[in-house]
Parts: sequence; structure tokens; C-alpha cells
Amino acid sequence: MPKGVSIQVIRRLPRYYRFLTELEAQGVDKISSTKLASVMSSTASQIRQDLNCFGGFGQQGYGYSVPVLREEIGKILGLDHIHRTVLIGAGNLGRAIATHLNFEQLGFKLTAIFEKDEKLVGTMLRGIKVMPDEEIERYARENDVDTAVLAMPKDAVEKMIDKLYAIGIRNYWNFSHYDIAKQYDDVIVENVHLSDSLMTLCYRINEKKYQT
Amino acid sequence: MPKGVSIQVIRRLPRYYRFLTELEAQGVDKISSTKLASVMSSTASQIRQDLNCFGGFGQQGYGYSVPVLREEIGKILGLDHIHRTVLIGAGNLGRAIATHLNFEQLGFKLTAIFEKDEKLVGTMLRGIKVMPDEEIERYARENDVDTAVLAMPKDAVEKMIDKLYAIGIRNYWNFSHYDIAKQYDDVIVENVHLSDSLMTLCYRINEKKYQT
DNA sequence: TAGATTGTTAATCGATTAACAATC
DNA sequence: TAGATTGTTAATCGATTAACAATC
Repeated sequence: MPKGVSIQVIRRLPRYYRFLTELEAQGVDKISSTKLASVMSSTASQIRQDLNCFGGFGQQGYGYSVPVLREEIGKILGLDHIHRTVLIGAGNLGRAIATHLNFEQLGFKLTAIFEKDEKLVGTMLRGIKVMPDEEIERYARENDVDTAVLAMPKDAVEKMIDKLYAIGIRNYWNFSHYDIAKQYDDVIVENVHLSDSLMTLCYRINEKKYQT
Repeated sequence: MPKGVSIQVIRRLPRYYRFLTELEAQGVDKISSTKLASVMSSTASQIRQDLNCFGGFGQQGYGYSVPVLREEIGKILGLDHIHRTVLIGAGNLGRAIATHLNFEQLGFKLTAIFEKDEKLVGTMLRGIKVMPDEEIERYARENDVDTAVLAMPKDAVEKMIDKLYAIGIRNYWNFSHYDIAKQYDDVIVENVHLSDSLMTLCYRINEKKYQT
């Protein structure tokens, strides 16, 4: 496990993994950095630099084996180490997250869903029964949970994090606008700010429109 | 409208906007770059550099007016120019997008939803009736739509884009893994790859675990 | 062997950070 | 005026790109 790989490189790894998965599905079994760059709208230099942060996966004069490279990147990402995960919030967003994503192929196993709203408690999602918030502590302790997905209103997150942190959950996939990192500094937080993405799109549309 | 502002700066603008909105709601009416940096876990230098890509919004010796700065960033983002938008796909993800986001505050107006699956056609979402895919062309032409949100399976996206492009829709908020930009080069595509985000989280968890 | 393509070093480019003069 | 803080220039740092020797 090499240390100090830049976040830019890390964020490109899933993209490599996706494209290699597709190439493998298409029956491509070897590829050069130049060709991969062309497929991915990247550069051969960047691909070789990125990969060589982790090791030499290619063969000079030949290129890279697609299945081997895909598997290696999967290992680098750690997709084979499954993290037991709970989802907090079974509203529209929570339900979409639960049903839309293949957690198990991405390094996680969604094992329980919690919700404050009584009307949603008891409903089923992907074969998982939605439980009331009060049961989180008991459940997480008994089931070795280390990761939480936060799909709940911002206002309630602060107290929820206190609870989850106390149980020992340190990894968060955060869809709320609450700034988790400011509260605790030994947690890992991956934020998904959908509205930021939409505002960025807005900027880019206007930028194009008024460029002359 | 300044030209050539780097994408890094642009992607920080929505975050500034969010924090300023919150500060304003809290009744804070002025702030220095140093204090804002502390709140946002950023640096004063970066904030001043970023803002000065667009103009001098502060006052020397005083700082920045929170409401003024918030409004200026809103204008820079173009949130006041509303783009008429359609959502393609009323599955779990599409429904979450439709119900979860305040499009109108983010520069967009969601006016119609289209879906291939007959079982979902006719259902209501946020007061919008889900229509069959076949009606997109007629609807978009009649209603001056310029943006599409893609929450549909990857396999169907290619043909859909051909259709939307032909109608004149050039802006895409893309939740699928289909690579729209490769097909047409005068489009604006903002991708949201949730699974990439989750894989990145996986990497970061493992990186922390094995660091010693 | 010759051709191809990697792994890796060096050069370039751009972004971030620091410094400070301008000025409110 | 003096203190504070911006706007902006300069310095540093890191990421990307280019080049090429190693080698399959």
C-alpha cells in the first residue's frame, strides 16, 4: 500500500476500473496506454504515471492485460474488503441510494436502514426492513458496522454523528450539507453534494452562452 | 463574465454560496477572508484569489458583506437564469432527484418527466405527471427545454442523446455511466458518478487502515 | 533482431500559498 | 490617523506532460 498518493490520482482509479470492466466485457484482453487514453479522453502519460504509483502492471512492448489491470485496480481500491454499512434516512434519496447502487461490488454491504419518520419504519427496501432510529446503537454494536450512509436532513446530522461516532463508526458517505469533518478529525468523509454539481452545471451553461 | 477561470475555482463557488447562505441565515452580515477560511476549512489566500477572478467584492480594512457576496456569487453562478429542464427516467434515482432537489434555487426548472416503463407512466412526481418517452420531442420543442437530467440505464442513453441533441438540448446532468461527451463535442455534461464516489471512499478507508 | 510500449526521469505548466502595497 | 484587511503580485509547490532509456 503506497503512501501519499494524491487525491487526484485516487479519484481517477474508479474511472479506470469502470472502463477496464467494460473493455473486459467487450472481450478486449490487452490494451496500450495510448489506446486506453484515447478511449477515456485522457493521456498515455497520465495513465502510466497513475498506475506506476502502485506498481508496474504492464509489459514493455506489449501493453497491459485488461483483466489483470482491472483486477489490480480493484485490489488497490480495496473492493474485496467488504465494509458493513448502514443507511440513515429512508426518504426519497435514501430509497434511491439503497436500490440503485450495487454496494457489494463497490466494497460495501448494506445491512440495515434506519429512519426517524414512523410512517416509513417497517417498510421494506431491497429486502431490508427499515428500523427506527433508536435501534441503531444496538444494531451497529452487534453487527460490526463501520460505515454509515447519511441521507437525512442537515439539521439532524450533528446529533446523529455524535451517536455513530460513539458506537465506533468512523466512515461516512455524506449526502447532507452538514460538515462532518469539522466535528471529528479522525473520520473519513466522502461528500456527495448534488446541488453543488447542479450549480456548477448552471455556471458552465451560462459561461458558454456569453462567450464570444 | 471573465473567461478561462479554472474548473477548480468554479467548483468551489457553490461551496462558497452554501456557506454564505448559512452565515446570512445566522445573521452574520460581514466576514473577513480569514474568518471565512476558518469556517470553510480553506485559506484566506485562496478565497481572495478565487473571488478576484470575478471582481473586488470586499472592502479593504473591513472584509466582505455576507449578503452582498452571497448575491454576487449567485449571479456569477447564473442562478437567476432559469433553464427549462426535463428528467429522463422515473425509477428510484429519478424520483429521488425530482423530489430531493430544489431545482428552482439552483438555476433550473424541472418541467417534465419522461419514462420508458409503462407502469410508471401516468404517476405523479412533485406535481408533474410522468409521460412516455415518445412525447419528449414534441414537448421539448413546444416548451423551450435546453437541459436534460439523465437518470436512466446506460444502455439506452446513446439513442436518447441522439434524440435530445436533434431537438437542440445541449446541457446534460448525467447520472449514467454513458460517456456523453465522446458523442458530441458542443455539449455541456456534468457527470454524477455515485459509484465512483463510493469506490473512492473504499480506497480511503483501506488506506487509513493499513497506514502505520 | 526490430518494433513497440512500458516505467521513470526531466521539463513544463498551472494552482496554491505567501507577501505586501493599496486603501478603507 | 492607525489598524485592519483587501486586491494583487511574486514565490512556491505539485500535478501534468514530454522525453527517452529499458526491455519485452
